[in-house]
Amino acid sequence: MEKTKELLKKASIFSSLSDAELSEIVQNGRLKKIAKDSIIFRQGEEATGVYVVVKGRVKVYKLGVDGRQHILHIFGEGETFAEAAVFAGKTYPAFAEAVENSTVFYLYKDRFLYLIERKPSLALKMLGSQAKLLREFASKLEVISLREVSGRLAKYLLGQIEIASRKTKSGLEIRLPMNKTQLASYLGTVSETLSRTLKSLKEQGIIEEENHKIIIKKVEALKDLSG
Amino acid sequence: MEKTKELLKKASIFSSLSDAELSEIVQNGRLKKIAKDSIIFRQGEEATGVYVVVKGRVKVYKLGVDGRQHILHIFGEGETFAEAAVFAGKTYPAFAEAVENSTVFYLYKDRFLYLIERKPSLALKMLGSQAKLLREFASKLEVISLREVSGRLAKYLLGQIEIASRKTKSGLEIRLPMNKTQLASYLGTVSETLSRTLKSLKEQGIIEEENHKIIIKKVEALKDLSG
DNA sequence: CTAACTTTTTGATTTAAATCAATTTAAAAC
DNA sequence: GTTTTAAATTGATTTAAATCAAAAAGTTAG
Repeated sequence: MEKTKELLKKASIFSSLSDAELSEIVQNGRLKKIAKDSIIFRQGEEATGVYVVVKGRVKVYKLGVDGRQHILHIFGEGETFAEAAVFAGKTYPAFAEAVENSTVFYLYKDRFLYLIERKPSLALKMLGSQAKLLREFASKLEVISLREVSGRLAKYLLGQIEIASRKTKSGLEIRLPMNKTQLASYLGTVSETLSRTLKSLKEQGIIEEENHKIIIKKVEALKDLSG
Repeated sequence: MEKTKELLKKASIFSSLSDAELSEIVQNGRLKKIAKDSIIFRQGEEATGVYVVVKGRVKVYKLGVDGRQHILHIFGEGETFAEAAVFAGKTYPAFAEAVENSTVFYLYKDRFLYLIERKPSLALKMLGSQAKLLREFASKLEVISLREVSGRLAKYLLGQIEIASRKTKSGLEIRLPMNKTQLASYLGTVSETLSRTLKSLKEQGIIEEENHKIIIKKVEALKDLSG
């Protein structure tokens, strides 16, 4: 219980809650450990509650008829997911799967709605995080509507620079949050094409690759490609 | 004043408000008439408030470097837009432009936030509408990540059947909410290709076209195309 | 350490769609 | 009703990327 509270307090959505309120939340949901690659919920299942990522990362995706995954978003620690399902629909509109061994907190729908009604700051936080997600979707739409894969990749990398890059002496370093097959799918292409596109960028000296990191050498060149 | 209140009451987000609350809102914003094709705000401008469409339709889009528009959404009467900007950022992340002669209600940011904090039902309504938008974005992502234009078009039409179709003796009738150049852009293609794709569907007897309406003759065939 | 499996890369070919160019049709302005 | 402007269609060509096939590199398991 106390441990759970500690974990939840780290989640941005709950950060403004008092100790008593946190206790209330803990009592109305439960912690679930999810093994890597396990499915948390399936598209079409009844949406019975919302989730908060306490540890690890969770991938939310839709499944195409050909079996391909369209990754909508990868949620990290402290982020909430599936609220939209609880508000807008009766069923989850996508799949959720743990990318790595993860822990999530599951909060029952009714209880969640009740809390939001009573705690305006929670609602505001939530509106803020949904707005953020909306922006990300919009930016992903932008990425994907570029016709050339090199442009999409460039735009993606530029986006990653904002979110998660490290400056080193050799350049801006990005650790890809997914493997290349997944990234290809995210960019609306296939792994073969992504592989060739990366190769071409490397040959032009725009990027370098090392371990699972990409080092940006020429940010300007990426900007040119992305527009 | 009274007239404005009448108009606002129709907007789903305000429908649960009392007369006094509506008055408060009316006092804290103002009605703006927007001529067709006029720009309401520009990408990068400071986000000073939210908008509610009272009459007409408003297109929200991003501008590519090549001048092409990526339409994110077209908002109709009663819908709110730009809340995300107010929550998540300092500036509007896109352009807003009236598709037809429209009237919008503009609500100042601070006032809007204050109202939400005080009125939980407003927050819930808003969360619901954001969730809906999120779903639409997700579905648009699905549409656009199909590789073939025929598939994207099919998926789009199937989606429109859900939202806005009329059954007639000749089939399911859809009135396109935008012109074909815009639709092409929405589907991530160009007007020439859309034109050819529509022609091909017509030749296969899957759809017919009349005025600005599309009549679906074979729903099953569309489903095949979309997956 | 070797085997089995998965992911990534490279090559050759095919294909859908973008582009370029021009015409037809429709809508708006005069 | 005629002119002007914009939208939609059609044709010919080019191009980027998907597909098919196989090898190489990297991971995991026994």
